[in-house]
Amino acid sequence: MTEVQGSDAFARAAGQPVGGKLERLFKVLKPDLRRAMERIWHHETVAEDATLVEEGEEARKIGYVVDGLLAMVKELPDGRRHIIGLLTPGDLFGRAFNGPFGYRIVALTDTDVMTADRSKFEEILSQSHEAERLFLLTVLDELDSAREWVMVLGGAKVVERLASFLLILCRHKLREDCRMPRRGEPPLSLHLHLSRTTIAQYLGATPESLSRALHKLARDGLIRINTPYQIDLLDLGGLVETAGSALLVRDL
Amino acid sequence: MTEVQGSDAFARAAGQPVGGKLERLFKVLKPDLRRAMERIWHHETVAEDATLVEEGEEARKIGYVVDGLLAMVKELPDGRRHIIGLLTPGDLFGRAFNGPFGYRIVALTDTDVMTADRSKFEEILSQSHEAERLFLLTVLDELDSAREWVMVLGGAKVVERLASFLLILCRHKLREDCRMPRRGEPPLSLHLHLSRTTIAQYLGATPESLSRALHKLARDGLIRINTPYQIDLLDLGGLVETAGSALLVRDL
DNA sequence: CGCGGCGTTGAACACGGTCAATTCTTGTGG
DNA sequence: CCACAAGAATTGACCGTGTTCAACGCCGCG
Repeated sequence: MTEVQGSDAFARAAGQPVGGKLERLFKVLKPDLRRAMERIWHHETVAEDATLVEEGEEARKIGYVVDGLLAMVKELPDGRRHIIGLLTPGDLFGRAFNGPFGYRIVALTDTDVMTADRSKFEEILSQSHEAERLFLLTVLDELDSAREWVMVLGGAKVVERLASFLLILCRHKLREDCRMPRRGEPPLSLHLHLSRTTIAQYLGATPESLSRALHKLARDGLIRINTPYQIDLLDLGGLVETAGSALLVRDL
Repeated sequence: MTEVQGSDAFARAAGQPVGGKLERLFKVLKPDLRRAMERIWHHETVAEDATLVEEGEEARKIGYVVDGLLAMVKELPDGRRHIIGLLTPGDLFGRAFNGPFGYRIVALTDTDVMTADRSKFEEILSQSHEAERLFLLTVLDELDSAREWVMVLGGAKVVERLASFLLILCRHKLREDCRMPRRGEPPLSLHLHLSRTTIAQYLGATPESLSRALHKLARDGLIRINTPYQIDLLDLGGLVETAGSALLVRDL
């Protein structure tokens, strides 16, 4: 992991459109605490496939995803691999106030993260009720996402899971773009940064069945597969329908 | 819902071995806040199958399960039903600081709950950083459970899910009993309060395959089915093995 | 005593997993 | 820029697991 220290590194990274949770966390801090908070964050670059945290490890750092994609991974004794959650730009991780990791964290792509010493981070939150409240809210969101995913995985059929997955990605994308897709516009296009195998591990399926599901959606005209990593969503309504509303409604 | 007001009702219910999260929450409050907190809790009795909260509803109350069992349920448009989580004695629910419910909450058995006005509850936590910290910790636990369940559901095979489910129940029971099973003792015996159909909905399977899985475990000598609701766990090691370590370790 | 739920069991079939072969993509070196 | 090799994705055949639909047994209740 390449490491860059200092608050200017932070300023650079935080200047991203990401901003999100971390920046909001800063904003509610009183000036002196805020300075302390800014000082503890370091910028790091993580190469694809690197492991950030090992399973069972006691958390020493808090992390914030600036750009890229991380996964919480659990290895099964029989060698299978399971992705129990994704960490996308704007997400915090690191089990603040909590016990050791029950899973490994690996980088699915080259990733920029900000990290901070965990105990210092906790220390600061302990001095600002308001900041800790904000942190609590992020945990509540994570909880909702996890429950949503329980929903999706419980639902069975791979095509359904896949449809849900695509819609969730789409939801992220829409949120980034800060606008609805204009109609008539070249249909909503997704760029997957993940291999089929990885997606399959996330969906609790094999690459083969994932591929079949993907091409089934294509046959049915719901999506178009331009390249394995470039997919157009042609019919959101249809996707929602095949997802079987496994999604806990919330935003579009 | 039968309702009983007043702090003596609470005292009665809180006298239970449950105590747990709520009592701890009380303990960290300064006397005046603590009195305020005690005053807002009411005892209620909920009949089996009753709905406590409708999906999409804005939360008005915070709840605490004293005795019985609740489930977070999501109905699919095609009529299927999905249980995304259970609430057991000692659990808090009610989306404090959060948006509307994305699921329904129903009573799987007759249940005793304590409830409090949500805004008052939040108000009090807002005045006690320490109490809110405690609340944060409960949310973090919930998050771990949800992730654990993602793990289990992603893992496929119904027998595996079932084994995991039994072990989780067993974990609860051991925690209540506050002791390890003495060896030689009549093997660890579980009383299920749930119908096969309900369990199946939780495991993301049908009653039929659940039944088959159950009897397969029995054939293999891992459990004994005394009555449909009374099951002995004969071989914990074997169960752990067939669960395939889908469980994020933590305690036994 | 008969009805109605629920759990269990059986048979047929669909879906997803496995193994193996084939085609695409992509990155590298000529 | 093209050829080639390695790794991915896809496709096909086959099989195990789970679902579906239907029937049966058990039990509690009217």
